[in-house]
Amino acid sequence: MTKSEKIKTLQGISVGEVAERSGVAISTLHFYEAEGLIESWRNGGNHRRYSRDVLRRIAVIRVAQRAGVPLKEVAEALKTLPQGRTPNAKDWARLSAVWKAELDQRIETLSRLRDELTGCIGCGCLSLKACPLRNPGDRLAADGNGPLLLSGSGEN
Amino acid sequence: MTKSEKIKTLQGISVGEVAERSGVAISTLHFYEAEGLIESWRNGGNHRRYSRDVLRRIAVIRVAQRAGVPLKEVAEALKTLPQGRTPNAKDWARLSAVWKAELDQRIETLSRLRDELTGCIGCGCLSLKACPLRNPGDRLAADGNGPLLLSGSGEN
DNA sequence: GTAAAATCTCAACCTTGGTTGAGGTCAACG
DNA sequence: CGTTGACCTCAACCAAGGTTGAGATTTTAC
Repeated sequence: MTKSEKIKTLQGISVGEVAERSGVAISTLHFYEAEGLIESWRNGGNHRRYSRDVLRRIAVIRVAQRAGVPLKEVAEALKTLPQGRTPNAKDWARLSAVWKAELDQRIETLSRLRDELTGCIGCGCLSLKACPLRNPGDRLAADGNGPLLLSGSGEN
Repeated sequence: MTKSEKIKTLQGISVGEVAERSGVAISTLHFYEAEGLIESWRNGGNHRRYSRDVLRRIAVIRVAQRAGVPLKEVAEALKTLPQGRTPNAKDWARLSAVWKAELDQRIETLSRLRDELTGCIGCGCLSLKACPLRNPGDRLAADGNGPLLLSGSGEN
C-alpha cells in the first residue's frame, strides 16, 4: 500500500468517486444508504466517506438485482454479514446460493410459459379450458416477481 | 345458444361477472379500460357492459404479463387487432410470436447470469476484474425488464 | 316498496427503485 | 479571496400496475 493509498483508506472515499467507480449515480448511493444497503461516515464538513468495501457491496447488490432479487431482500441478506465487513468468499457463497435458487425458479417458470406459448402459437386454443396457458394449475405458479395473482378461469 | 344466453349476448356481461370469470378485480378492469386494453359500452343506468370476447382479451393480457410484456406494449399489440374483434388463431399467432421472442431473450439473459453465478459461487472473485459477473461486456445486456442500467466497472 | 347488493366517478394512495430540483455549504484552484 | 465544482438535505416527482375510499346511483331480491 502506498502512502497516498493509506491516507485514502483512513480518510475514506468520497461519494463522487464511489459513483464513478461503481457506475451508480450519486442519488442512488444516497438512496441505498437510506435503505440500509450501504454505510458511510462523515468527514468534518458533513460529506460522506466510504470504506473500500462499499464497492464490493455495491457489486453484490447489482448482481442480485440482475437476478431479480428485490432490494429489501438484498438488504436483509447484507445485514447477515458480520458488522459491515467486506464480504468474503464464504459470505458470498451463502448469499449467492440463495439468490441462484430464486433465479432458477424464475427461469423455470418462464421456461414453462415459453413452452406453453410455443405449443399454443397459432392454435387459437386460448378459448379452451384445456389450454395450458389458461390452466388453473398455473394460477399460483407465481413468477417470483411480486405478488402477481395469475388466475384466469371460467369458460368463455 | 339458449334463450337466456342470447339475451346475455345482446345485453352484455356485467363488470362483476367479468371479474369473477376472469379472476381479475373490478378495479383492475376499470384500470384496463382507462389504459385502452379493453372496451365496454353502457346500459341505461351507466353500468358497464362487456361483450364475451373481453374474456379472451383479458386472457391474452395476462399471458403477456406473465411473459413480462409491459401493459403499454400489450395495449399497442391489441390495437393492431381489427376493431375490437375477438382475436382469432392468426391474430394470436402474430402477437404470441413477438412476445415469445421477448421471453426467449429474457430467459437467455437470466440463464447466462445463472451460469455465471453458478461458476462464481464461493470463488470470492467478485473483487476481480476478470469475474464474468462484473464484466463490462454485460453492461448493456439488459434484462428486458425496464430500463435498468446495469453497469459496474472500475477495479476495487 | 324497500332494503341490500352492485355499480358508478374521481381522487388519493400504495410499492419499487430511483431521479430532479431548490436552496445552502464545503473544498480546492489560482 | 473569490469562484467554481463537489457535496449536503429535504421534498417532490416519475413510471408501472394497480387498490382504496367516499359519496352517489342503479339494480335486484324479498
